Amino acid sequence: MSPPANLRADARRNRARVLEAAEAVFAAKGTGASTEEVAKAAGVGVGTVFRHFPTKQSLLEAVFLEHLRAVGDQGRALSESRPPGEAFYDFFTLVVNQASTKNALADALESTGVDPMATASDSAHQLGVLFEQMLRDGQRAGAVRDDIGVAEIKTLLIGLARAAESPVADPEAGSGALSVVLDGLRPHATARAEGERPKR
Amino acid sequence: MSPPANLRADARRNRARVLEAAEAVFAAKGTGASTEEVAKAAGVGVGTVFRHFPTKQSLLEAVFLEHLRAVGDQGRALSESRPPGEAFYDFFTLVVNQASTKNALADALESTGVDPMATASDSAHQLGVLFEQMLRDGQRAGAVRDDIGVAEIKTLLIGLARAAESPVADPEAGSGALSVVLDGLRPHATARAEGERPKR
DNA sequence: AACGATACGGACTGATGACTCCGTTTGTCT
DNA sequence: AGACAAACGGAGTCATCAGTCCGTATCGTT
Repeated sequence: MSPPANLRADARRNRARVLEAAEAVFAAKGTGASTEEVAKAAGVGVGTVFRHFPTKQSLLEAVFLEHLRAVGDQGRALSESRPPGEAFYDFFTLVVNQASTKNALADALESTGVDPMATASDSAHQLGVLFEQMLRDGQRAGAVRDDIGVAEIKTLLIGLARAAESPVADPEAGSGALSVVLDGLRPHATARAEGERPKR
Repeated sequence: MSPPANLRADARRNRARVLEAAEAVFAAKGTGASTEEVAKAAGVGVGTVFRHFPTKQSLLEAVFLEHLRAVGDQGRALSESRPPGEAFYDFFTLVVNQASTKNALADALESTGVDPMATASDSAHQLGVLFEQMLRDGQRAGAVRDDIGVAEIKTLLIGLARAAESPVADPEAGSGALSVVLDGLRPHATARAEGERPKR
């Protein structure tokens, strides 16, 4: 999408370098890292970075999209190679384990007043659809409880991903937390049926 | 702790105002909000803000501590007034619903290279202890599964809180996600017992 | 090889925001 | 009331960072 065609060889090379460097730098130092740092890491001048991504925001977006695309690919692969229940749970796990960076990016975008999901509509939407499908399949196969939808799944994913990236949380606890959630997603855990559900 | 005694009346008043304003402003506009905005909201000059909190960081810390204190108080109240299981689940719910701001603060602190929990050691530790106690009581009462500890609880809390604050997540989905987690915490959900636990 | 077009680097600009400084005000004590 | 210390306000300083500009280097084409 963004990568405009007909670029000169060096331009294309530099664009790729910048993207890669940006991903690394943002992952390491947070999205607050300066454009100059990215430029240095990519071995180019700031001018070049801004030519390819006229705004810091657009750079963040590009990195974000890249992530979404990669995650989507992995999901599709999973759903083709495994039975529905497993595919769903594995994908869920995988997304959690990878998503920390993505969340930071989404935050950064959002704080500049852009809706990251709107910006990323194509990939994000595709990802949503993919999730919906895997969820439905999992539910039809009786591996996932029926009373939840994609929205809840997304919320849980975001939450776990954020928790994982949080310096406050014990990294050891991540897998325990994940398994609590996975258990909560299984159908027989319908304990919450009658009235005693916490008020909220 | 921070509030040094022997302050002149106006000083004490202003300090309180600033703290209150800071809480509001940071909650509304994020921790990136400028000190000047806080000052304006408090109806004082920047100088005053900086006199009381010599650093933006220290202001963030103060607000953070305030939150921890408040949450702790509520938890203690709950654990005195209700049976262990309910107290635990209600406290959990309550913390999730309140914690969004706190997480943003923790992030902000952490990004300036401070360990928020170390900074807040006293209150944070107390809160940890409180949680541990409520969890143990809940487990002893058979209301919470045995194979998890405070670390996992904390991780889940952070996650849900962050998910709640995320603009990407559907706000409607928050309670659904919460109930998934609560179900996952209940003892009979021990489906994960044998080998099939997701690889991590 | 030589020439136009495309892309590059990085000094420069403008804006923003944390923090300082000091002349003025306000509280407190006698 | 008078006087002194304790606070106050907010203009000013300094650093940082996004984004521009243009002389220079590189690409691709004939």
